[in-house]
Amino acid sequence: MDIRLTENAVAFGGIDCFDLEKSCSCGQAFRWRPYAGGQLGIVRGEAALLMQDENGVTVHGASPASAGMWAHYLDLGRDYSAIERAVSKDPRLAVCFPEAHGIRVFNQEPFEALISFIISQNNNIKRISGIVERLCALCGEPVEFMGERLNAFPSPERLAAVSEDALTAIGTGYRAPFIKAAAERVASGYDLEKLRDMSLSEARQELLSFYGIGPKVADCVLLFSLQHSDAFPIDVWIDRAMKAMFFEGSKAKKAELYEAVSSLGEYSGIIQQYIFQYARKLGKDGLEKR
DNA sequence: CGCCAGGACGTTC
DNA sequence: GAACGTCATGGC
Repeated sequence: MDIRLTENAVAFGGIDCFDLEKSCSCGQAFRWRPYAGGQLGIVRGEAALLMQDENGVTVHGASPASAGMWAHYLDLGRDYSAIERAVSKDPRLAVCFPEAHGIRVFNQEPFEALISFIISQNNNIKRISGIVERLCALCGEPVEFMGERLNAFPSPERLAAVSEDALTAIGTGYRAPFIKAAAERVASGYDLEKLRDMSLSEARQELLSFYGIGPKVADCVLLFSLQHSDAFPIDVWIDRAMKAMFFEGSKAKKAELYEAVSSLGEYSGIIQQYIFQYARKLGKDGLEKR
């Protein structure tokens, strides 16, 4: 990978296996939106327009000082071609391509992932994005960028200060008390970063102690923000797809499913995202009769 | 209109 | 410990 710095942009070159549009829209992050042929969004309070061409990915709006932050967010330090190569060797998994080719698992800000995936439960991606956007408009720090008004994802303190009624009013439904409780806990000192260095099972156990966070959301937070690349969120799509891919559509027991998951190794979470993309593209019917 | 969604909680068996 | 019903909301 090479980096070219200018005053108001950071350009990353020499990256393979990166489909920007796909990575931004695959359901791992909810705040990117298509804009002028690229993706407009805001990470850790820094607004940016991401553009991809044959030379690589350029982060417009990024200062030289934030180059490292963006490289980390985009997970540019990981060798995805090695992962895709390994996945392609397993005929059960290889079906995920070409749909999943180029997906990178971003390293989101942990508090944003925590709240976003609480909102995600029993919900669809389109509506999740809308709710998260309204949440940011409600209490996130406003930022002017390219004539657009964006809002940073709210800090724990600002979100904790919002009433439960206000959270319900933006469409969070029955999840409002979960959001409130999580924001208050983090605002009053709970350090999400400590989960980064814990074992997967210890970190899971920690997150399960949050009111409204179960196994699926816990694994999403660990995979999408805390670099636990072997966390494996199982939602209805993954459940359907795993049964189709590993058990020929028959109903597998939970233990058998978990066994299949652990056989996928230390990057199982990334493979999970490939499977998720494949499953959504194929659809429910496509998975059942493939 | 009914079914579904990046599920978790409370209750009951 | 597994199997239910319930939860709020809008996309399709």
